[in-house]
Amino acid sequence: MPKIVDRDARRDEILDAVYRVIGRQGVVSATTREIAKEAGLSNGVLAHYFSDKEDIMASGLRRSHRTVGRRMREAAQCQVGLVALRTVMLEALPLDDQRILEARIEVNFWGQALGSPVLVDIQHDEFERLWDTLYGLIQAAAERGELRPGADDEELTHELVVLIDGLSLQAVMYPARATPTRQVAMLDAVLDRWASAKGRRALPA
Amino acid sequence: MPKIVDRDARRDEILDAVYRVIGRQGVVSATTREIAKEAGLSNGVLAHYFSDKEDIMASGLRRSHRTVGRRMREAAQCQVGLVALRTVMLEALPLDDQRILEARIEVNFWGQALGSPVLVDIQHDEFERLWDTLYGLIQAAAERGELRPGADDEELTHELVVLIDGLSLQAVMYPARATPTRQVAMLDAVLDRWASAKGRRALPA
Amino acid sequence: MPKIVDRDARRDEILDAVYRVIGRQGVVSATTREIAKEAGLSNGVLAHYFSDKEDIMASGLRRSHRTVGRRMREAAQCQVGLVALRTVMLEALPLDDQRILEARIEVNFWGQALGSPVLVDIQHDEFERLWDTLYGLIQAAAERGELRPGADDEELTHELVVLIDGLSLQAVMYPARATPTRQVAMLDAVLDRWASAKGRRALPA
Amino acid sequence: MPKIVDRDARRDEILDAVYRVIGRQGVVSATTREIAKEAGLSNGVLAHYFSDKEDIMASGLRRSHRTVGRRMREAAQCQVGLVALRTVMLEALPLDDQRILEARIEVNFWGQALGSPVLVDIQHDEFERLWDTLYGLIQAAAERGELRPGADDEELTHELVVLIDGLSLQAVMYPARATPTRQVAMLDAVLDRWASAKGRRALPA
DNA sequence: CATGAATGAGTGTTCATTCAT
DNA sequence: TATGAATGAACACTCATTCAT
Repeated sequence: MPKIVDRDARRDEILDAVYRVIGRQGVVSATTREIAKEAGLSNGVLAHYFSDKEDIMASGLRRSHRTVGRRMREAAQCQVGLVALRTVMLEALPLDDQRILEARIEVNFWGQALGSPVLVDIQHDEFERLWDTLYGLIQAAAERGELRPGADDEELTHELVVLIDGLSLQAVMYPARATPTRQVAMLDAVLDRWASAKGRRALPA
Repeated sequence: MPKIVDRDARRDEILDAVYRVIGRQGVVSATTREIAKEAGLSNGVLAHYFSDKEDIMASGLRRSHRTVGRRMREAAQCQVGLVALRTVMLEALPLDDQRILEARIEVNFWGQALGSPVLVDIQHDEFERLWDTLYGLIQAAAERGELRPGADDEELTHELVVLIDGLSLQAVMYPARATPTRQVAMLDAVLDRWASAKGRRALPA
Repeated sequence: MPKIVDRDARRDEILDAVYRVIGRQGVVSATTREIAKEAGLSNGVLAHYFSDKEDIMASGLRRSHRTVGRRMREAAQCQVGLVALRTVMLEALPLDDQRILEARIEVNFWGQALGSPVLVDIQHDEFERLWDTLYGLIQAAAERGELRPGADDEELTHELVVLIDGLSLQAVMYPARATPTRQVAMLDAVLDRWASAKGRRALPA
Repeated sequence: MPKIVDRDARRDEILDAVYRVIGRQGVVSATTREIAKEAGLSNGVLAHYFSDKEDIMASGLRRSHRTVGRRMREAAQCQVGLVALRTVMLEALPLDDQRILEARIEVNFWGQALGSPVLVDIQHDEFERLWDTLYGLIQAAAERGELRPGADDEELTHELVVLIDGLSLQAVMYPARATPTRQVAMLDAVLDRWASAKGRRALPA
């Protein structure tokens, strides 16, 4: 009579431990033993849920992306146009401790990805998804006439992506500088620059 | 008479090897053996020029910063105001292969720094220097009346810093997207937004 | 169910290997690899049972002391006075192969201790314990009137300690000279010199 | 025209450095680099004066023995009998800082010798010489009628040797316990036990 | 002779991984 | 499934030694 274990739940517990360790000590210190200890599990149990360490890391990165992606979608559910875009962006920026932790994870993975084809693929996939999400919202806003004529959807998308990455790093490395107020101001400056008169009226003052 | 060796030159050779290894395979693969092999030296030589690996890495990071800093200063030597600021920013952005490599180094170190007090200190120092450089140029531009009234020097500085970091990551991770054209366009958009009429006349169309 | 391993037993096995290696080749050759090989284990196992090499060495030294100390106490259990003291000393002297090996270990550690605060502390602790044991037995003998009047307990203790150390070295370095017969003769000479008439009657002819 | 260098003088300088390093930090820290640095010389010079490290150590040990031996012979030059023996012994015991340092060197070498046939041979040679010196003095004293009838020359010699080794270790490891007073008292106790009435009159009260 | 740069084997240690229980 | 003992390659680092200058 096999013990019933919810594999996905257990995997999530382990990935939670991965986040805690990385958030606290950095990827360099995220050894399998440290992860297992943090999860309150034995050494060997990781092998039951992940094929190897790269799998753990890749799963962690993927789940982190999924979490952020879901939150972004949920946040904008009942909103449209530039307002929806702004709401989504507010979810993507490191505005509170939880999201600063997520940004820490992300920054830690950047360096890892530069040495691992698997991780870089995941990063690319995620980037595509983020890009598509933002691009879709921008197109929708454009169709609603909230963007100024001649606005380049791709360029705006790229500006937002750069803003997320740049602010993520700043928030992680120099938390004192990247205050929420300043982050929102920067976001609004970008949006304002691209918005039509109608779009500006939709956005908060 | 002993064999004459220029210690600083040899240190630089080793650091060059560090850059090549990190640029090619990522920090994770930048072991002391790999670095020595890349430099065409034996294992033990590193000990003659660096106290330990942390010293190698810290020296590499510092030299990378120095290189970029020197290039920025030299580039803007005979220029003033917003034009000087723009020139400096063009040196800081990953617009060609050399600077994309530098950005790779930088991104690789970000993750390392999150687990190493020494590296994080170096990063902070460098950030201060970059900040001061940009801030000084912005103030100079403001005094020349090239910034629009009410411009917040600090906020502009921060926007530029975020732009550099965000574009560095993009250029490293998704080189196809962060084209030089687009990068320059984003820079000019930021400058344009803060420039006064006089400032706009000074900047290139 | 995990493989059941008696950690203390395994630690002891490893320390046995340490003794064999040191006894055969000296501390200098007692590398972690050599110890592991001698124990029939792989390189990495040592990390399961000891925090580092200093821990291995310190544990080895401590266990050696414990073994000798226990044997000394057990040997004198049903004896009193100078007879008990003599019995205890006979356990401390390198009179057979087992105890010559122990002396080898000890001599090897002397030099190590001169360069290691941890080991020197252990040596000091052990010395205190040995001193106290002997001193206690001497006082007891004195109370029984087995020491000649005016005997200095401290001085006698010191003489016995010096005898143990001096004979340990001799037995290790020049085994042919420090024969058991001669060792016992030297011990008895010391005891005889301090014994009262009553004490002499108690001691073996 | 080759530079004139007194090879022996230079060798002695290096060996002095060896003593200082060992005396200060123990054999374990006596690396060739450390020795060269201590001697104020460059790395490579050692190769001109010694064939390898074992040669350095062996030479150091030999010279240490020679020094002590010469001092012992000189001290007893105009003396005879038990008095001469006592004088010689006083030179062999660690009664002042200089000789405690020599004892440190000696103790450090003991452990090394247990792993090195070369060193152990040197130790044996030295032991023979010390033995012969003491044995000769004892025989001379016996011939002068200063030893009690039935005294065993060999046994007395051995007792003195054990005393030297035991006290050397004590003085090095627990300097507070092995005071000069106590050392001399122990020596005199041994001599007194073996002396005839005539011998006792010759010795100092 | 003297220098000190260079070598490379060897050290202690860490760690992802495997596997008997 | 779960355990944790065991493995062995890889790591950073040390050091006696060699050798061109």
